[in-house]
Amino acid sequence: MTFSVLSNSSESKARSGKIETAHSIIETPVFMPVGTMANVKAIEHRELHEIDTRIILGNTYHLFLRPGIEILKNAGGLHSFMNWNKSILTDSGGFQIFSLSKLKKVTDEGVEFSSHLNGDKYFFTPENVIDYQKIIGSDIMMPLDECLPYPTDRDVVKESIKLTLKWEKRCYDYFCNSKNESDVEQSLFSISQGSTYEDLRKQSIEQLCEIDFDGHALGGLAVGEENSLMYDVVDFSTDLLPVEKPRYLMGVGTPVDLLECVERGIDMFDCVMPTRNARHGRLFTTNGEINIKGARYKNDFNSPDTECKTYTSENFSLAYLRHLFISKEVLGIQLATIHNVGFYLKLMKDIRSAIEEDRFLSFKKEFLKNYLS
RNA sequence: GGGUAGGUAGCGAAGCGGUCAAACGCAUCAGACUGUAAAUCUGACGACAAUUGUCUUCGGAGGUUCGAAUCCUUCCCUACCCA
Repeated sequence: MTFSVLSNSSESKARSGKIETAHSIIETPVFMPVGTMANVKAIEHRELHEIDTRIILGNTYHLFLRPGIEILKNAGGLHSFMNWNKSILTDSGGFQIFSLSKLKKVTDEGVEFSSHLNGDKYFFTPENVIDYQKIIGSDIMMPLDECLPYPTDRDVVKESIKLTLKWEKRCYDYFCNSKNESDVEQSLFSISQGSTYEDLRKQSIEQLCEIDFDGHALGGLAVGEENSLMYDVVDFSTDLLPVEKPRYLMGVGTPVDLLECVERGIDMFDCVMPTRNARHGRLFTTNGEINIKGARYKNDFNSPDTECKTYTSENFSLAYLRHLFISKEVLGIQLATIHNVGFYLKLMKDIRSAIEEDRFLSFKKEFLKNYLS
C-alpha cells in the first residue's frame, strides 16, 4: 500500500490524498461503506461500482463465525468469495469486544467470546486475528484492540491502552513474521485508544506511532461522548500523527462529523449510518435528513434530493419511497441505501474537490447552511 | 320458528364484580440509530387539560350493588347448527 498527500488546505488541516492498494486507487478523504458480512447491506456490487466505491469494510469477527475462515480460505479469500474486485479493509473484531461485551472475557492473552449466534466459545488473540485477516485477504487489516464504552474511568482506560498497545505490537510482529496466504500485498494499521483523556490518548498514539504501521486509526470515539468532545480529541490527535500516513477515524459518522473531522486532518472514515439509517427509513439529503415514513410525504411527488443525484433521487418520488417503506417492501430499503451511500460518496468527492481547489471551509459552510436549514 | 356461540377503543382480541381508560397484536403517528447480534429499537395511540388531572366508554335501554365491561331483565345485531 502506498499513500501520498496531494494537497493541503491552507486554512485548515484538511488534506486530500491517494491510497493505492493491490485492488484500487482510493482518493482521500474517503468514506468506506460498511460491509460487515461480506456484503454492504441492501445494495448490490454493481450499484456500489456505479457510485465509484473503491473500498468497503469487512469484519473479521462476523466473517469468522459465518461463513467461517475455512470457507473463505477455500474460496481464495474474501475478494473472490464475494466477487468484489476493489479494496477491502477488515476490522479485527475489537469493536465486537465492546458491542458484544456481555459475551466476552478479556485477558492479557486475548479475548474469549461466546458467539452471538449459538453461544459457542472462541478465543481471539492478536496473532490469530492476523491469521484470519491474511486468509480473508483484506487490503488493509486492523489489529486487535479494546474499544471501551463511554464514559470509562480513567484508571480503567489507562490499563486498557497498555493492553491495546501490547496486543497491537504482537499483531505487528506477527504480521511481519508470519506467512502470507498469497503475494497480494496487505497492510496493517494501528488503532489508538485512550477514550477522551487527552494525555492517555496522546500516550497511546505516540507509542503506536513508534511502530511502522501503514496507517493510524483513532478508535473508541463516537461511542456516546459529546460531538464537540470527539472533535477536540480528533484535533489534538492528528497533530501527533505522521503526515505521510493515512489517518482513519473509525466508526464515524454523520455528514457533519465527516466535515468537522476532515477539517481536523482525517483521511478515512467508515460508518454504518448511511446503510443502517437507510434501512430504517432515514434519508440523507442536501437539505437535511428526512424520515421517509413521515405522513407529510404521502402526497409529495418531488424527488427526495434534487441536488444530490443518485439513481434513487433521479427516478423516484418521496411519496413512492414512503409507500414502499410503509408497505415494508424491500425495494424501499434498497433505494434508500443506494441514495444514502451515494450521498456520502458524493459528499466526500465534493470535499476532495474543495480541498484541491483550496476552498474547503467555504464548501463546508455552504454545505452546512443547506444541510442544517 | 328452535338451538348454540358471540357483540370490548380504527381493526383483531384478552378481561368476566373493585387494583379497567381497559392486556396483547395489527394499523396509525413520532423519535432514535456513529469500527452493524439492528429491514431494528423506543414512545404515543378514547376525549380534553397535554407531569400527578378531569370527562365520556366495553351493542341499546332498564335494573341489582357502596361499586358493573364483568351479575339480572329486555330489545337489537352477527355467525353457525336444527327445522
